[in-house]
Parts: sequence; C-alpha cells; structure tokens
Amino acid sequence: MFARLAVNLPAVSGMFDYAIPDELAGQVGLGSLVTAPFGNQTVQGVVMDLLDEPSVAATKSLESLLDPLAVFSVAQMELAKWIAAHYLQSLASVIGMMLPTGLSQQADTIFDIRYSNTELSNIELSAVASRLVQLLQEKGALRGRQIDRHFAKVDWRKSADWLAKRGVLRKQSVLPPPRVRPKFIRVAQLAVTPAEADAALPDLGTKQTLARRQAALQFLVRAVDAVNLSWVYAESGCNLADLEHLEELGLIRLFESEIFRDPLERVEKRTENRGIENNPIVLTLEQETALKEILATLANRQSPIANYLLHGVTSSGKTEVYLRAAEETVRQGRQVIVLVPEIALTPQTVRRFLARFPGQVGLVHSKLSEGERYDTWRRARAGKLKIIIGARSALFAPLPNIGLIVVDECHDSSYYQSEQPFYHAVTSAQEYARLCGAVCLLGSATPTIEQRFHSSPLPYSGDGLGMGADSPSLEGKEPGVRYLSLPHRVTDSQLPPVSIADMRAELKSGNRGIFSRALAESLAETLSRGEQAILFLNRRGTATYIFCRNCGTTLKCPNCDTPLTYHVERLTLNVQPSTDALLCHRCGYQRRLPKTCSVCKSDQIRQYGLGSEKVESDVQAMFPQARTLRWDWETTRQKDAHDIILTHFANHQADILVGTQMLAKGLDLPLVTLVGIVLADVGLNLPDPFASERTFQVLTQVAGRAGRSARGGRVILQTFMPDHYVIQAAAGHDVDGFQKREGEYRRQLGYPPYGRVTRLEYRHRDAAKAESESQRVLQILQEKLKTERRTLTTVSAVPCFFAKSDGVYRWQVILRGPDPASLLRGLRLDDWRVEVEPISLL
DNA sequence: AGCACGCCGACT
DNA sequence: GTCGGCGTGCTC
Repeated sequence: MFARLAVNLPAVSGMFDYAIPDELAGQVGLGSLVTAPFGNQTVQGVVMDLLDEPSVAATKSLESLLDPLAVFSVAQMELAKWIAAHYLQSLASVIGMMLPTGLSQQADTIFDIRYSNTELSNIELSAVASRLVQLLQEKGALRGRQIDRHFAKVDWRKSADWLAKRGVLRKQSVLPPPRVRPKFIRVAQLAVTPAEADAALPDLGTKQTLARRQAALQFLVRAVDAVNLSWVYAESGCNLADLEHLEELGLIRLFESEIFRDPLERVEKRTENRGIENNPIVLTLEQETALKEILATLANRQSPIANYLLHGVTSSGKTEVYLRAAEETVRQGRQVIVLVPEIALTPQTVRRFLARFPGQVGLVHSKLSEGERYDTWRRARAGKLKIIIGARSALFAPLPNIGLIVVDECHDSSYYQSEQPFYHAVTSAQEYARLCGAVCLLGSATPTIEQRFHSSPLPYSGDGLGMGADSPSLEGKEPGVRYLSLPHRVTDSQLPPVSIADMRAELKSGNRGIFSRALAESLAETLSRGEQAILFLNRRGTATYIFCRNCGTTLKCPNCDTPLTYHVERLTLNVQPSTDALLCHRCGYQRRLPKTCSVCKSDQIRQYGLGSEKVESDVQAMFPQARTLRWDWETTRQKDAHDIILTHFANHQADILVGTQMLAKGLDLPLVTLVGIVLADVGLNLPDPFASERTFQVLTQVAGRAGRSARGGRVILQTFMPDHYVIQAAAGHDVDGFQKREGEYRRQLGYPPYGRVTRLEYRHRDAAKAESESQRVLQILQEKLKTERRTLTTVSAVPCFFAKSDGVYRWQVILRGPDPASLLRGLRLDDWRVEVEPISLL
C-alpha cells in the first residue's frame, strides 16, 4: 500500500506518494498525520489518498504516525482541496492552517557552533556573521525560527550558510514534535465493593497511618468514579504512599486518566444559574415560518435546498432561530458549527448557546491556550461536543457528523482571511455544508449584495439587482440558497428614527466643533434622563480623503470617478516627486492639491480624518459630569478588555460609549437610547468598489444599537454629504433600496456579483522593482487575454491604496471578468499574494 | 522551505 | 582561473 501525502511545507504545492512500511500497516489511513522524509529533511504530512500503485517508481517510506486517530475527516480533506483550488492557495498552507496550532509543525534547522573562540579569531566575520556567532555562543544550539526572532528583517541565513561551509556552524534539519499533547492526571478508584472496603477498614495500618488511610478509602467509597489524586489528598489528608498501600491490598486502583482542559468549566457554572432561558420564548409568526422551512430541510436530507440566508433586522430574533435549528440537529445526533465574527464581541449570542446546550458547547477563540485549543479540537473529533462556536477558523473543527453550519452576521469582513492562505469562511462554509450534506444557515441584518444576489427568491423585482435577462449570467451561480426574511423586531419597538445632521450647515453657522447642535442637544437630554448613548466613529485606519468643507464636494478622478486620495510621498517613477499629490488608485491619474474648489470656488479644501481620543475629549469638555468609556483597538489591547468594557457599560457604570467598528456587532444594550454617528462619510470616499457597501453595513448595524427596549431611541447621523445615496439609505434603514442602487453600479462596472475579481499584490522594498514586476505580470496577462480571446476580462496594474507601508512598496494587479482566476492557472507567481474574490481592493 | 544545478561578474 | 551572486527546478 502507498499513501499520497499533502506535505506540511507552505510553499510546496502538490502531493507526494510514499510506501507504508509494515510496522505502520493498518494504522495509517485517510487523514492520518504522519512524518516522512522529504529531500534531506523530515516533514509532517496528511494522508490524502491510499493507493495500490504509486505515481512514481522510486518511493520513500513513511517514517512515523503522530496520532493514532485521523486528524482530518474525509469531508475536511475535500474542503481543504476545494479551498486550495478555488482560492489558488497551496494545499499545504491550507492544511497547515486547518490543524490546531502546536500539533502542526514545520521542518526547521538546528544551528550550533563547532569552533572555539581562538579558532574563530583567525577568520574575518561580517557584522551579521559575528552577531550570529555571538548569539549561538550565548544561547547554545538554536533552531532557525528562534534565530529569526533575534534578527528582525536581517537576512542571517546567508551568513549562516557561509559559516557552515567553513565548518564554524553545524546545520541539522529537524522536525520538532507537536507542542501539544493529551494531558493525563493520576486518579484513584475503588476496586472492591463498598461492603468489602468497609470490612477492610480496621486493618489498614499502624496508629500513625490508620486514620488517613481509612479516610481515603471511605472517601473513595463515596466517590464511586475515579477521582483526581490531589482531591483525595485534600479530602483525607493522606499521601501517595498511603494510596499505594491501599492499592497493594487490592482495595483501590491507581491509574492515569486523560483529561480535557476545558476553558468553560467556570463560565458555565455562572451562566446556568442566570435563568436567561427560564421563560420559553414564543416565536413570532415570521420566526415560525423561517424555522419551519429550515427544520423541514434538516429532516429531509435529500432536500435540494441546503442553504439559507436569514435576513433579519437587528433584534428580529435570528439567534432564536439558530438555537432551534441547532436543537433539532443535535436531536438527530449530528453536530453544529456556529461561526460568529469574533467571540469577544458577541458575548450575548455565545451565552445563549451555552445556556441552551450546557456541557455540549466548545468555544474556539484567540484567548485559548494551545492546550485548551487542542483539547477542544480533540473533544470535537471524539464527538463529545455537539456545538462548536467560534470565529472564522472554527469552521475547521473536526466534528464527525456535521448537520448544520450557522454563520451569524454573515456580511462581516472578519470572515475573510486577509493573510495567506487567503479564503472566505462564508463561501467555504457553504461548500463545506454541501460536502457534509449539512444545512448552511447565513444570518445578517445586512447581508452582502453577493449573498443576496445568490439567494432566491430575490426580495425585490427584476430591475436593479435583478434577475433580469439583461444581466450577464455568472456561470457557477450558487444554486438553491433560499432567502428568508425577518423584517420586524421581536419586541414591539420599531427601528429607531435616524435624523441626518448636515455638517456643512453647522460649519456655515459657525459651529466648528465635531458635534452638531442636534447631537449635542440629544446627548444632553439623554444624560439628563439617565440613559446611555453610543458615539460611533466610522474610521478605517488612517484613511484620509480630500473634500471641500464648504460644499461637500469630494475630489474625484476625471477618468474613472474614483475619489482621489492624498499622499505626501512620491509613488511612481514616471511622475515627478511632489508633496501634496492626489492619486487615483484605479487608473493612476495624479494631480496636485488644488487651492480652490472647482464647484464653489472656496478655499476650504481639506483632508479629513478623526480619532476616537479626540471625540472622547470633546465629549468630556462639553459634558464634564458624563462618564465616558472608549472602546477601540487601543483600549482593548489587554486580556479580557472587551468583556470588562462591555460589562462596565452594560451595568451603567458609564454614560457614553465612544468607539469604532466593534460597536456595530450584535450587542444588546437596552439602556442605549441615542446613537450618534460622529462622521458617516469616511468609508464613502475610498477607492474601493466594496467601500460603499461596508459603510452602509456598518451605519445600519450601528443604528440598530439604539432603542432596543421600550424606552425607544434615536440615531443622529452627521455627514458632509447628506444627499449621498448611502447616507440616505442608511438613514431610512433601507437595505433593499441601497442594494438596488449599489447593485446597478456594480453591474455597470462589472464588479461582483456581476463579475468576479481577482487581486494580485506584489511587495518590494525597491519602488522601481515593485513597479516593474507589476508591469511585467500585467503584460503577461494582457498577452494571455489576447491569445485566449477573453474580451470580457480586464487587467490593470496600479499602486495599492496603502502604497507604502513599513518601508515596503505595494502594487496590485486587478483582474475583472467572468472567471479571472482561471487566467492565472499555470502561471508562476511565487512572490505574489493571490486573492481570489477579495473583499477589498485597498 | 531547503538544496542542487547552472550561468554571469569580481577577486586571488 | 575560482568564488559566489541568485534564478530555476525539484523534493515522492
């Protein structure tokens, strides 16, 4: 027998055949994690196939088996292959990512010093070489990864090779063993009947030991099950020698028992008593209808529709639908994966699952230790957990029989992994559900245009986003995603009214502050009523755009209508360096910053950007008595910071919460009656076809935080562009209207869902190299377009929006068309980042 | 990723 | 003449 391995070296794509040695025969199967010789190193690999005949004549043999159980199910291997092929990522990198950290290990090299100092004094060393020698003398033998940590950005490997050639260093390839292992504890258990134990009590030892041994034995009689030794010690005051004596008498057994590190042990004790779930929730008619459809599909596994898009406004009761669908799945003996944007930001959803399924839920999140993560993974594999909740990567929990995959807030950008290997967890979840014969249930108040486009029936008619015959059909259009709607809140409360504050008018009337009069007044009222407010800052990185403070006009590119962005630095070689350069990131158009506005001739042209620190300090200046709390990336650095801030605010220990993106997640804060959107415009002026949609989503989500209780609520949205369609649609909670309009733009420009996008990014420290390499690839692609007669596909090369970061120049090549990714097959793009269906072109 | 092979410039 | 740069290709 032979095994076909996917080798765990991220840069290696393709699979390799190995002979299965006699000593591993029968133990190695599909999904086994093994080690194997590869070149002159030893690597990890996953068995993707078993073969009678290898594809090459000379095969090496597998070396060892790292885990007696398969680390991947067949469905997981299919998913890995699908992700690798669809997103053009190497199979090895996908597999490495799907294994729990600590279990997955890559080959490394150990370096150690062979020469003494006196011998070294005869050799002239470069600066890097002598630093390396010094390091190894201090620390002894080190692995390549460890040395990397001491040489940030310095290429020490060349010096190491040079030293190795001279015999100063010795190099040896090693494969570190997995860092994670099952944990065992010593336990004791009664080995006789209680009556026999009682009978033995009088003769257990001398005066000194008798009492302790009796206490220990009596404790074990009561305990019935195996008990951790430390517990026995604590209860009886005995020691190991006492227990060993009892074991010799045949009264008890001492042995090792595997334990699972369970991060939820303490959490669950608290939640169970909370009584959230005490009064059964009565479903609304809409929830009832949606649930009925989903349950019908769950009951009938031959059903052709396996995917749902649950479109429900904020607080329309989506979570309850998830919970009931999960209950039914678990009742059928299958398991559930629940994806959430980020565990720390969605504590309420998580708590409800914990309360509804006590002892059956595994949480996967970034704060878990490697051991806890590994044990959660193993409990999932063993079928001991029925429900896995976590962010993106929880999709890879090795549950044996998945019946339902829920993706909450399915529009959220965190489902896209924007580092290698690039993939989208929502699309992958849909594919995985198909592979498992499971139901995929997406839910959001603001599903993406693509998610909506691929579901049916479409909730609005044929024009706009329509299914009309005029729209170029995408081959491979997702079949059978059923659209379900929850248009009303479960409580009697309406969606809060949104008023627009025109910041141009504020400026004209002399208000140069960051708060409009309307927002300032509402804040004062809210505070006086003892209620809470949220101030949301729509800030994305350090993005700035150029606009006229007098009339609100933004400067756009004359060629493609993309907002121009401001750069101090010289960007390309074919334009003179200049300060105050404005650049179009779609076509490369450049101009200088004008002195006056072309529309109103005012000299109020400014770049715009705003930080949450500034907002907080302005609030405090205006309302010294108000207790403010800041929730942004800076204040959430520490462990548990999210939880602390949220709890603090939920307990009304603060009046005003100032924050950025995370405020838009599914928080339920009943005391919040005012949401102030300090500046809605920022995301509207980014040179990215997806930016408007992201802005609309975040505005709609954040507006939904207001008025979730009977107290009602309102939203004030400040903007310099009150007539912009995104602002108008967000103010009206008008998802349909927005998507129609935005969909029409997408259709005209051939962007998703009417065309597909693939993005290639190249980074280099040398600006000239970055540009020339981009041009080289651009030309190759344009040639291919011609020879393949692809008239619908377009290619362009431009500097990225963040054109230079950390001293590295970034260029991108954008491909648009019916199937642009296929143009890249067979192309060598070693140093490029390849993103199929990216969510942003910045 | 590592390593070999192979082809051009700068030293002994 | 050799040493060594890194471009290209391969690892079952």
